[in-house]
Amino acid sequence: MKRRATPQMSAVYDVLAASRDHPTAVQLFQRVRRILPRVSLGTVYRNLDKLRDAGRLRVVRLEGGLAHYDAMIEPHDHFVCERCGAVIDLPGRAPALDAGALRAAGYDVRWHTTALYGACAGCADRPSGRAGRGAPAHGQAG
Amino acid sequence: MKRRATPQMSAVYDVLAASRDHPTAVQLFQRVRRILPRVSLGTVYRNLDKLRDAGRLRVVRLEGGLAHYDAMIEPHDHFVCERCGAVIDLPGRAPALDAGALRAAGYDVRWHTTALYGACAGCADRPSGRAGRGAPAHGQAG
DNA sequence: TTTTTTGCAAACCATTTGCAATTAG
DNA sequence: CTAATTGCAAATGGTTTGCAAAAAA
Repeated sequence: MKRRATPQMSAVYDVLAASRDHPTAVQLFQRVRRILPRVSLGTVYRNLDKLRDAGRLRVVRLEGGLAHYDAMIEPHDHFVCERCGAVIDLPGRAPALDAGALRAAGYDVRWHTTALYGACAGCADRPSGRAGRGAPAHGQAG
Repeated sequence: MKRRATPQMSAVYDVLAASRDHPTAVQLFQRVRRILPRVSLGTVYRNLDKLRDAGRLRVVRLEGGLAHYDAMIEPHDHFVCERCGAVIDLPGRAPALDAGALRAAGYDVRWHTTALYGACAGCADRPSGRAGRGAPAHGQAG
């Protein structure tokens, strides 16, 4: 099963790499269509899977359940604004404190994910009502 | 909109509270049916939503996208075994290191989630092949 | 009686998949 | 050529919702 380079795959990757907002598959599909008007959503999904398998992108699961895609593959955490829905890459990364204890207990810890939730700087400023376009938000004790 | 106590809601909560494995809604539905054979999946989902809104349970989103439910509401992290699919509550919790810097930058950080992935003690022992029943697993650079 | 909740079934929506037609190698 | 990939459409699978009947308050 040899892998082929196709314009669809390049477009999916290029569009994602140019995106700063961690788009969902459907959002990516809409953007890729501006370049390749005939791509199908299925092709976008298939290429996202291949790019993931090839380690060229990360799939990020956030509250809400939709898969978001991120071309930044170096380990890093995310901040999600519960008012405007923005997903922001954080520079550093939180170490998983329990990893040491778990390893001592025989666990094989391979990787971990951390996501912070709240209001981004722009939204935190504004009064309190709903901000611009974005995702709704249930609070939750993390 | 006053909230009513119903046997369905109690059953959903009791079954969840007695579960150590962070069941999905469908798994919970199957277990609740052993007590109330006529409950519907819709009722289970509606009661899970109400219990979440009432702060009596947490919804945990893990790789794979399914919603898992947890009656342990105190903040804590999770370990997910990529071989057998087990989801384990961790005693402590990793602090989100970036929270301080973000607050200084005007962000309002409300909560965060951390999940560790790898092989649990039981599975890490075994050779390498697939373990018991469980979820498959894509590796990913956290 | 009044209002919420249930059970059922249909609707939704993100994601996956089957297949014949294309296309890269 | 010929095997991988595409576009399209249909199928999945988890979750949500409309509605009339049932049941708390």
